[in-house]
Amino acid sequence: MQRIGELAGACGIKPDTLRFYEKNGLLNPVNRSPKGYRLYSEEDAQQLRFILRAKAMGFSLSDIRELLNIEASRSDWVCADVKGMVEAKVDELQTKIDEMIRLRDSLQTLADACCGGAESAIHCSILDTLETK
Amino acid sequence: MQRIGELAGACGIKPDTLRFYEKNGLLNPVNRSPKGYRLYSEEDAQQLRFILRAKAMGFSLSDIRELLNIEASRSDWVCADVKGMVEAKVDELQTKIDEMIRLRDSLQTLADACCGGAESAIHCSILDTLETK
DNA sequence: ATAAAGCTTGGAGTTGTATCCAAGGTCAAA
DNA sequence: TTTGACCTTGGATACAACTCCAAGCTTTAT
Repeated sequence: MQRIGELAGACGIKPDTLRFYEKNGLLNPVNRSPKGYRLYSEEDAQQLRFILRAKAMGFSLSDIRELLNIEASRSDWVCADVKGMVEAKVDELQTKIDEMIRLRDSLQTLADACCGGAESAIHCSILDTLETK
Repeated sequence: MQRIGELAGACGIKPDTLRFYEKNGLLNPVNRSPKGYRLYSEEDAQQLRFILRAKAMGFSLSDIRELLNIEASRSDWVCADVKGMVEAKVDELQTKIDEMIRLRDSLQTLADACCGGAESAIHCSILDTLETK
């Protein structure tokens, strides 16, 4: 059993974050010491690592809550459920990526058209473009 | 001179947004009617369009404040200043894009490894991966 | 003349993901 | 034994960019 600071330190997060996850139903440490200190079991630590891995993959905390639900009773679900979630997230990411590429390209075009020199910005093509498209 | 609702409507935003921009120093309508209604001149409308265009290009409101400062006294700046801002934003976007592509690819790999069928998720490779990497 | 639509202000609420703070209890080391 | 590190709780704060609300005034349409 580890105390909150130990587990947090071991996982590179802060105790506050762990309490935050608890408040939001992501990770409920099973035990408390006689004086009320949270005590995390190896299973709790395992679950935290699950959360952090999912987060690193781009899942939101509410996605993760859902994944944990599935994980908690795998037999109630089928592979298609899980794969569906992952693919939905891929699509979501793809949409954002496309949008950001669009923005990046617009900006790059803008930058390319600008001399970028020490000339006064009075005739700056970037500002002109923003002013009147 | 247009009233707030007219200008907002014409630009596809809400009056509240215009007041928000004003409170945040992005757009101060020059005039008020005798009864205190905001009145926007064509220049104000022009500036709003500048703001909205910059926003559509991915600039944050604080970026836009900076661009407006430059725009307001172009002669105090050189092209390099402006181009620098745009290129910094391109880099910022690129960093985010790279990160999101990394996430997308990880998730795609995860999805590809899953049968995605009607089988119980008991042996789901996605959950297994998140559980123990 | 009256009702609906529009305007004003100050301030609160939203979303997501934490992070920080204060007041107080506990524990280990020097 | 005292100091300092750690723990508890509830609640405040942060960020971005709005969005909404209430109470009250003005303008417009019928």
